[in-house]
Amino acid sequence: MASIEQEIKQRKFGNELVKANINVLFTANWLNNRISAVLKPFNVTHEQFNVLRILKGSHPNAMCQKDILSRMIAPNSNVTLLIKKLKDKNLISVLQSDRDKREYEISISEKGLLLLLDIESILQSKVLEFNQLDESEASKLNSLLDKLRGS
Amino acid sequence: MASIEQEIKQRKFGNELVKANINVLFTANWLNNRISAVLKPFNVTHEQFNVLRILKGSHPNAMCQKDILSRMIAPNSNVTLLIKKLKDKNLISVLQSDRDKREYEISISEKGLLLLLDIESILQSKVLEFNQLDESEASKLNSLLDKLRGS
DNA sequence: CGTAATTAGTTGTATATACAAGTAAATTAA
DNA sequence: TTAATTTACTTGTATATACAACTAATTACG
Repeated sequence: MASIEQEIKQRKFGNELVKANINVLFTANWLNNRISAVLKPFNVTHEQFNVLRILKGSHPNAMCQKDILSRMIAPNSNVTLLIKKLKDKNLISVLQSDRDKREYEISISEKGLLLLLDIESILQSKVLEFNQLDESEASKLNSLLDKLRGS
Repeated sequence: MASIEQEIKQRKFGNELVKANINVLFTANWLNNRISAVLKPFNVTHEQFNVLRILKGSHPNAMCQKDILSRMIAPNSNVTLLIKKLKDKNLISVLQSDRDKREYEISISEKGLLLLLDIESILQSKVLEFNQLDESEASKLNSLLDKLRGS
């Protein structure tokens, strides 16, 4: 692995800020590829995995689509379709809400919980394998990213 | 803008490392949306914009596909198609190489250079608008991201 | 030299994404 | 109370992405 200049063979960035922006995008893509590779044998996409984790977070309580959307990392996708895919795989259950017939009560299934357990143990070890940051460095990174976004 | 916990309404992450990974993905998506919004009126996607910048970097020298690919931030896409789109918009020129008939000599056109100038001035001001990091913080962020990837 | 292996790029396909327009239920307000 | 507005989700579509299989040119090697 190499510095961002070497990675994308750029000789010189205008300044550290421009470089940091590109570095965030590059690193996210790099991470995404690694995570997707872990997920592939399990036949779930990265965003499907995220939704399963979100649902696990509120389990045994159900969530509706808009609540899921507000917790997603990349809330751009067509959630209706994403939910449909997860339901087709029996990883979640979807029931129309009595209280509000526009809403659906979505919750992770037993099968979904078991799948998450499997994936998370592998992912944990893979992430630790390539992640070279200690706890305080990770903490510093978090505050810098938060600040980049204007927090 | 808010901290990553507030942004995705997560109560508590397992540890700072897991949080940092999610934060990188979230921040990249956030950045991407902002950059794409700037690019939209110009009718180019983020990846098309990146390829134009790469070609500008080597201008007036031409590049072949595999060289472009090695400099891309997200080198997953179908570059043949991407090149075709840029050529259709007359933003680049594509000529078969004499030296190696499998290769193409790709270079940014005058129109492409002018478009980049337009976009980059707007992007520069937008990025400075939301980017809250000073030069030394940006530099620290760069080294942490490089380290996260194992540099 | 001629065949095998490698390299550069293409094509095709299934899936995902972005986003605009639509439907239907619930809420608000005259 | 009913018409207008808002909310929650769906549908449709154009484009993008990931990826496997393919073609053709070049290079390596017996």
